Amino acid sequence: MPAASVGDVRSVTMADVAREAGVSRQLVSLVLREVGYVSEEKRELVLRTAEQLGYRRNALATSLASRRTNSIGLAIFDLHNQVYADFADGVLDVIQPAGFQLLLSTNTRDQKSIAAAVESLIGLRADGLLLATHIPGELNLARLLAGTPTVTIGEDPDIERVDAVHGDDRLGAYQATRHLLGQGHRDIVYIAGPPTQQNTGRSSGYAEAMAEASLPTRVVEGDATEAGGERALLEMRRSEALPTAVLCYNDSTAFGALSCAQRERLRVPNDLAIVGYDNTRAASYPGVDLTSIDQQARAMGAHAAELLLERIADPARAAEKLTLAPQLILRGSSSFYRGT
Amino acid sequence: MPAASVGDVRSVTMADVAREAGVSRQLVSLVLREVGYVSEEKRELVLRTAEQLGYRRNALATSLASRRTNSIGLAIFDLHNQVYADFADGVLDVIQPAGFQLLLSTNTRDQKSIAAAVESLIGLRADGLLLATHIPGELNLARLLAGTPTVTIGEDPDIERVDAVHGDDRLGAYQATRHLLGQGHRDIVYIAGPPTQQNTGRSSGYAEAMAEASLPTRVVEGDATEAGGERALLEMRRSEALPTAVLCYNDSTAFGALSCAQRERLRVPNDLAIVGYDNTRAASYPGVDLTSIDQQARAMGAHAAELLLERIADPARAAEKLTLAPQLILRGSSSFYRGT
DNA sequence: ATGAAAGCGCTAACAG
DNA sequence: CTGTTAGCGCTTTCAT
Repeated sequence: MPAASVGDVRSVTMADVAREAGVSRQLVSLVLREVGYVSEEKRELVLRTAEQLGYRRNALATSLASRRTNSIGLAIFDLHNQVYADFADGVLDVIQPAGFQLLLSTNTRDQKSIAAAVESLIGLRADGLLLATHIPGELNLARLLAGTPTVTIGEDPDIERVDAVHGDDRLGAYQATRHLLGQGHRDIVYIAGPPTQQNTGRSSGYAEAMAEASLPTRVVEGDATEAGGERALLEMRRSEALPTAVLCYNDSTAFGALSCAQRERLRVPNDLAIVGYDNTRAASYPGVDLTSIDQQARAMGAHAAELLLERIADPARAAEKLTLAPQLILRGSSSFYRGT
Repeated sequence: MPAASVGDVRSVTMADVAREAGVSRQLVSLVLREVGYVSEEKRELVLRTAEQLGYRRNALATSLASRRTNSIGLAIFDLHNQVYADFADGVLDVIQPAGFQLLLSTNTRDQKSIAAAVESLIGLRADGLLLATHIPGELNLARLLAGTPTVTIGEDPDIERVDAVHGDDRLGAYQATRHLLGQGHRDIVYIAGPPTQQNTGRSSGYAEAMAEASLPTRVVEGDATEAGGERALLEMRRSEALPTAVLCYNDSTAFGALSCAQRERLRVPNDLAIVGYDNTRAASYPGVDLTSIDQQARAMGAHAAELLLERIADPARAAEKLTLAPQLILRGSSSFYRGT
């Protein structure tokens, strides 16, 4: 009778392969792990019968026994936000060649689910964590991590042994504001985002540039969404307090502002100049043509991944902080001299 | 001497908690799993000392022992594509309340990495798989899955016991083409995508509508990217073979076509009408204003997740196929009667 | 409620 | 190259 193939097909085990091939279980392990010397003959025999039996190595058991998962966990806030996808791309660029797998965990902005995401990633015993999400101060991240090698992206929680990679938000917003000032604007509003470090940085860069020009600042609330940008602009319009230019916390906010401007028949940039932040794909679409600040998200992801691999190798070393320079991308939404 | 807290902080185990709390290891397990009756007193004691010791349940060991991971794997093609993010959202809507965790795996379009993604998800022993990616015919998916409960999204590989959720691509493209015909267009080109089932469906819907109107079809190649859309349009322009309208495989392609049209000083929709597919966020941006077909990606993800949960519960049942109706969203890029 | 015993599928260390 | 002995951290079953 041939070996019956009924039942749970997934439970083919190393022992099964060994038995079928007539070799020791260890030999199978050696072959599959590609370590040590195994005669070509046996190698092929093992590989062939494994293939034949439909054997798949149980990563759970492997990791449990070897105490390493070769995976790194990435906590991301919102899959829809291009910036996070860019982070992820950069991370993959680095970790895949190094033989690590990515465990992606999405979480919403509230504190509980961030904690849940981290818990889950640690529960999976990821070798290291990448946090590309806002970290509320009340979270006690240090305690949550309990020593897991971690690198943050975009924010710096300033915890011992936690590296951080971020853009220079202050500088980015400063440059953008200077650009608007250079275009002759005096009345410039900053449509803020949620109270994150990034918002703080961008806000202060804006304030600094305005102060240098001896101009008063004006900040209105937003929430990093299109709806928020629309609402913010509409309110100013209603209260007849429209500025001549707005600097937005991010591109989404700017897209909302653009929508509102169009609906209100405001000409951009003539009646209102608009600048975003992130330089997402859509910023360059014809008809959108949004001036924005590129914070090199992909590079940030890659650098963060590199730092993490180093930290995994040497968990005790001092925390490293990396800041990437932002780049102002000029487009039609803020400039009277439109390029093609 | 207090228990030293040096060394690998993560290796607090159930046995440690039990010892510290002065109870049995099984009791700890019971409390943590929230099953059976445990006196409130002991419950709290266990929970407290676990918290104190910074204990985290090892998901690997748990899964290995219990033979279920409570996780479902989602293979996605491209994080940057909004449609996939929508799928993921829908999936999360369903599986999170059900107590399942999402394992996200990104892969590129080539056959090898799709196989790798599936292998990896199976290796992690995901309880079920969701495949939101093109499945090449040569892949022998059935063999690869080896019985793992699976639902595909967007394509139907037609494998026994594999459920599929997809949009009615033929109908979507048919409606879009009819719309263009209704606008008076006779010369309509379809800018195709890669050879996927979705492309086949959209292509035939287009052909059907054209045939009904006794008009010849014209299909040019694209690759589902902006660059592809740009290239396709530019080539027609160069060879003086511009149609009056183009139907694009997806929104990305359409955005590329829009860029090209603008650069070539073509007025949209007067000189050229453009229709996309997917109804992504950016389609509704002011200045883009792209007519597109909404395929209800989020709902597709949710339905797929529901089917998967059912299949996990009953792996033997017959495959179910679900088709969601597409919806044409009219915007300025295709219509002379522009709204708002 | 607890304890004992067995086992999930694998790696690791070492003697042969 | 093979076999043995351990053990990873947890669940499960059964008896107490």
